[in-house]
Amino acid sequence: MTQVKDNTQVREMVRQIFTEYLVQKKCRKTPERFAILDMIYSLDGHFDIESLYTLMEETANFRVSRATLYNTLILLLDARLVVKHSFGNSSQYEKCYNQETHLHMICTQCGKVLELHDEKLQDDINGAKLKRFHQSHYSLYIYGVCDKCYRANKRKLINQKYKKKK
Amino acid sequence: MTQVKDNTQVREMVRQIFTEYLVQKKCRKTPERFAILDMIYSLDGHFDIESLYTLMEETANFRVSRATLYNTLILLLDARLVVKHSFGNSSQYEKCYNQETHLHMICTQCGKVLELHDEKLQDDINGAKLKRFHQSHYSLYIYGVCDKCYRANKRKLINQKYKKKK
DNA sequence: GTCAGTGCAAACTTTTTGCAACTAC
DNA sequence: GTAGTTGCAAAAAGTTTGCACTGAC
Repeated sequence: MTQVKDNTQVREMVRQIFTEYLVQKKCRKTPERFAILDMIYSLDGHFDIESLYTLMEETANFRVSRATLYNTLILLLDARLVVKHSFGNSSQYEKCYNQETHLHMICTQCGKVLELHDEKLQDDINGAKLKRFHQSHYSLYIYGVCDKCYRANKRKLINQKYKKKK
Repeated sequence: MTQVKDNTQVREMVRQIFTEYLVQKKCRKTPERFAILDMIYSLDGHFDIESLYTLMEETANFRVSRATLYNTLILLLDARLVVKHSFGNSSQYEKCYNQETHLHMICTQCGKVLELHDEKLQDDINGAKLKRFHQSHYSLYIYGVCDKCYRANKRKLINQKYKKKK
């Protein structure tokens, strides 16, 4: 069982990776960039620009413009510290250092995103033979209905029948 | 080897499915809806609203508004005749009746989407044990660099070295 | 005849861009 | 000091919505 590292350690680690990345790309190590990275790595699941914007201001007490968020995310994506998903309307992002959660279950009714942990499946995907392609990472989205909605649907159906009988 | 059915047959089939769907949902069977369905099923890969809009006008000679395209796609998604992806900026759609191509390779450099055919991998994903979730369909996106970009990068690197030497 | 569906344009949302001010180096 | 970054606001791109008109039933 792979135990998740202490979060402080992970944050320290990714800060270092990002620093190296910025040096290598000859970009400046601005406080904004590190504050954003830190915020992202203190979050647990997915987030979009808008919620990151609000969180930065309210939780981290660090005001950044949306433009800077977009700019920084481009760097973080390129540095492989964040992955981007595009489920609903707005793009969703997610930290990805030391994370193996690339398997998602998405409820088509309530939009909830659940994470799936399945080592075998991960190995199967990583082991796929790709022709003329140089794999870096992947995302699997399994669509369907979550248990909660499934049960709600059942109830609804029963109620409808009941109504008709009346 | 599963041979793809004659396209005319498939188009006939999906038209029928869509008709049944519309009847069941008490929606009208407008010419626009069927023209759009037909166009989509005569296409080969992915498409976005804008290219569908142009194609409808230029190829099918059938003028529809963007609003109708969006409306119809909502129905087609619900009828399970089309799936929606969200790679780049705009949403991409794809026919999905009788198709097993839910495995995509996306080049992070040129944005090209390649389809992957791997029956074993498909079985692995379909066979995944999901807790508290009722699977309907899935999409796998493998990110990386396509052969063309890979080779272009190599060339670029060599050229840079050459320049420095000068 | 009626009302769902359509086209159009305006509104809205998300993302990108241009530019002046700022600051990491 | 200077060039890369930032914030702001305007623009662009993609999608949704309101409304009058049309046509499927």
